[in-house]
Amino acid sequence: MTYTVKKLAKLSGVSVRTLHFYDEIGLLKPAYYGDNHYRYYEEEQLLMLQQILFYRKLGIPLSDIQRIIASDDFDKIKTLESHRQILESNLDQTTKLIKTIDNTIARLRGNTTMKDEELFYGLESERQKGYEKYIIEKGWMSEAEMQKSREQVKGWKQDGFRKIMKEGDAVNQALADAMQKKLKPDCPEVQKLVRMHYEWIKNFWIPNRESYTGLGNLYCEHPEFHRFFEQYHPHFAEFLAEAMRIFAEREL
Amino acid sequence: MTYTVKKLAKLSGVSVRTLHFYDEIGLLKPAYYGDNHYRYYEEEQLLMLQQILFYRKLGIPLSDIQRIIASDDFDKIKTLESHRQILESNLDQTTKLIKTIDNTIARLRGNTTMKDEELFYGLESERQKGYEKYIIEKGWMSEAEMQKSREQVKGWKQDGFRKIMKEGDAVNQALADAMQKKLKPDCPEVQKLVRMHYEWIKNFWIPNRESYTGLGNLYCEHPEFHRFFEQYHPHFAEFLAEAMRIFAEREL
DNA sequence: GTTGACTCTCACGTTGCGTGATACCTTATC
DNA sequence: GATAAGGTATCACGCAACGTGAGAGTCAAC
Repeated sequence: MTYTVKKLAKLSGVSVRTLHFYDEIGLLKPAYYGDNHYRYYEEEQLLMLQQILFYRKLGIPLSDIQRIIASDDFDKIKTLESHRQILESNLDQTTKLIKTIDNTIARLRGNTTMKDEELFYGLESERQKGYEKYIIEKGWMSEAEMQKSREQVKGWKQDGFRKIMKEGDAVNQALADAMQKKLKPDCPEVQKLVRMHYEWIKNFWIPNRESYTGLGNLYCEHPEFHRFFEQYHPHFAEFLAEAMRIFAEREL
Repeated sequence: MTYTVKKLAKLSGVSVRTLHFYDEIGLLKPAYYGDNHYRYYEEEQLLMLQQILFYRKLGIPLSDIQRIIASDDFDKIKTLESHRQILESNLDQTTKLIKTIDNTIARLRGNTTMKDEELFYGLESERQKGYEKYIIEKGWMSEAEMQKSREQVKGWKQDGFRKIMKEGDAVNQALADAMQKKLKPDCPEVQKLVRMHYEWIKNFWIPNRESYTGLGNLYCEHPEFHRFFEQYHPHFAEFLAEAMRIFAEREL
């Protein structure tokens, strides 16, 4: 059986243009060209095309597909395994992005509806709901059990590291608000917040006058700290550092 | 404060070309142009850029970002939620592709009996359910066995934080051993361990070349960190920092 | 006043095709 | 054998988000 472009296209579910393109880049040449310059394909090319489409579906670039098909099983396995790695890191990446989106949604909601509870406990609420639904659908847990589990998780979330981080976030958020209001680092409202920051730092270690000021400088000078604080405001680090310096001078 | 292209680029971690491009498509115009046709940016643009980069990180197309930033919180939430949907379906899609790859690899190997360890090694809890379903479908494990396995996994998860800390400790210990053996920071053995350190750090955040190098410096310069690392070796921090710098240069 | 670092504006390259534009060929019908 | 419908061919631009020079002007420092 001989196929023209359109026939082969229909048979394999690609466009005519795609066949033209694959010919152009030398990925899939027709069996022969007619006197009219038409492309004619045979069974062999159909089989080849199916292989190409298989690897394409996996997201492997065409240039790699060209290599892969010509190579032996051993090389194929190696390529597939390395591609698998890429896909796995994509999974991780995407999972993190979804978390970030959930955070942002929660925060935006907090701004619009002032739901403190949701901001505090339900940071991952979107994601959580999906899970719960899945688990209950599968019959792994009853609705009652789920309720109990929810309480537990809530209890756990209030403890330890998470809670502390959330406290820190709250202080920073308040400071960022103060920045928006154009308050100065030495004004009473800001200094009150810095006192909270100082109390929060004491969770980890007790700074003296010098080291507390130094910590502020650290926030400014080291990129990863600076970048972390940029989520609140591009110059949050500088603002906080100045406020900390003043606090240290007056109180420590 | 006024920024030229390069200054703003460095500050925000994008390329000069990107700023040119954003100007060209009208996403981010400079505050004004000089007589020399230079672009000059102010605080306002910096703030704007931070927002742009945040949404870009989520994989939202620039054209949508333009809309999103101008819109109110309600619309932002809607856009984020719909983008979340896309990311979730990407997750499903990718999960399926990985399964297909695994199948193909197995077939190429001509090996129908896969090893349990191979299947379980390095699995993230997020993907666990997908694999469980797969394993049970294939008849490699019974539902009861799976239940038992689930308990174990749950056990790991409960002291997940401690486990992560232990992993970090193990890496540091191995690096300290390498130091004792007088291995250089740039030798393959040490670099392999640094890769592990990098992977470990990714539990918390994903550093790029600059920030990973910066983290190494931080280890040296900040007393708290330095003291912490002295438990392994008096100059552990310096050794690690140098090894991290090399790793970042070569790999990031 | 001479570097060296920085800036500008083109303009092409990347990936995998989609979408015409324009012209030639084949097949069926009248 | 004319005509219309439908298939085929070769350009060639377009997209998304910039990277990467090329060539030329500008700024700050020694």
